[in-house]
Amino acid sequence: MADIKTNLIEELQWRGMLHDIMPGTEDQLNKEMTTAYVGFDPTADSLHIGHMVSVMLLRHLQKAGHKPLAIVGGATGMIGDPSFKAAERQLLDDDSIQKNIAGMKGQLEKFLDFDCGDNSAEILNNYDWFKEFSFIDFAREAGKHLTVNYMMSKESVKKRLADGSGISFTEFTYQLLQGWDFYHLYKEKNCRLQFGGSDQWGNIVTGTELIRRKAQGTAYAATCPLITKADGTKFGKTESGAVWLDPEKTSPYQFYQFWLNVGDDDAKKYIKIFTFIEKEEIDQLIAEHDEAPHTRILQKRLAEEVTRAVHGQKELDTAIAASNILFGKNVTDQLKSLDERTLLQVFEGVTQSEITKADLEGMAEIADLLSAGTDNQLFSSKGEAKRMIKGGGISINKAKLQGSELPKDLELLQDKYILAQKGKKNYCLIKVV
RNA sequence: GGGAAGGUUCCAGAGCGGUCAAAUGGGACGGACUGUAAAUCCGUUGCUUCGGCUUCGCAGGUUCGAAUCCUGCCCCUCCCA
Repeated sequence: MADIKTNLIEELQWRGMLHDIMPGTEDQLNKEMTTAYVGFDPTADSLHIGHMVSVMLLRHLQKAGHKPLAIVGGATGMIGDPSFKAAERQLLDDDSIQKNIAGMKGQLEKFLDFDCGDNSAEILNNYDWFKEFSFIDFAREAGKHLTVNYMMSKESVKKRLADGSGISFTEFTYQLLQGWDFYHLYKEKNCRLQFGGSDQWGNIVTGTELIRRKAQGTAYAATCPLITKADGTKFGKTESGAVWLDPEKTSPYQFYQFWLNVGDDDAKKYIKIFTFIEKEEIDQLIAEHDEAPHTRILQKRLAEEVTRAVHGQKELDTAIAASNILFGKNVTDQLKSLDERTLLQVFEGVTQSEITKADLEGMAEIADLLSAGTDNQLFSSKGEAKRMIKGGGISINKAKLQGSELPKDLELLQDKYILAQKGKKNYCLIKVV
């Protein structure tokens, strides 16, 4: 049996990852290696950083010497959790759920150790035990043990009844399904604890209740707070949508940037939640940060740690290199020295366009290159480009543009690329073919 | 069905026969400052071969000339039935 290495609850507490906990949970965890699970709703074929907290919970669990189970909700995902959702959820079709489960499973495998003896992690799909479960059986085995009164007293249900929006029988059943998961895992895997976001408390407790009544057993519950931002907006969203772990959806560079741009107060909170850095070091980092907030020690470290964990050291290096070039000053030489592969990697997330050599040579003004030459991606009209040139907002190959003529000796990066830049953050990599 | 008001450039909202590509505010985008932040200040905000060209719900008309006047149509808001 694996040793219990740390007091998990204490650890989660100082990290601000504990919201609610059922009495006795801490004793159970300190007593013996405990199997615990967290559920993942297969609403997309990739995890996003909102899921990261759950992933971190599982990792902490394993690190502390306990056995983590990640349950992908193939069955529950077909129903939809009503918790804190204003309206009835759209049901996903079977094919997309299968696809989503496969995607999420692949990502979870990167974070957990599946081969470390007793406390090896496991990933399970609750569809496996629900698919053969008939409705009659479910009604007799699960439904009999809890009253509708009990189920209706849940906050998630009450809310939907109170505001008149209503709740379908399907969604009403959800908590019972999730409760059954817990019961099933209790019986089959000796799983004693369920973790989740604080919005899951009601559902989790339904599970412990079912275990108590049906199996006369004791199971535990713990939740972590929902991650918030200091300014009240939703965590994990950028202008372009959610931040995904899938590099196809959110490039490692964008991922790194997301963390780097976190606000000061949020960074203090997030570094505890999303990294494994020890308390002493974090305290020191925070102290250093407060000393010189403009150097953004916290954000850099946070972005580094999380990007490395999700995408690996190599992608992290590229993301940092890209950030330096895109936001640094006097980096023209650095830019010119990049080989083609690195160059393309750095500008992976940047809009790109192509232009023929003949067209380029036919252009007299830079404004032509910036509008038509970028397929109007950087500027939709030549006039707009001209105004911006006049206003001093244009750089070519990271060098501020002076005149408006297209220099005959314009140097092409790697003999075929031009990096056009509007302001600080808008780029277009033009390929000359 | 009767009556009133109105539809303006991304939005709000002026303009009411030439000086209107159209005030002002917001937003957006740039610049300075800064921490790839916030605040602040400044600039730009229809297209252009820089001659002009196309815009003010839609279609016609009056006029040397219309976003501005007239006619019809479409749409919206309010009041009455």
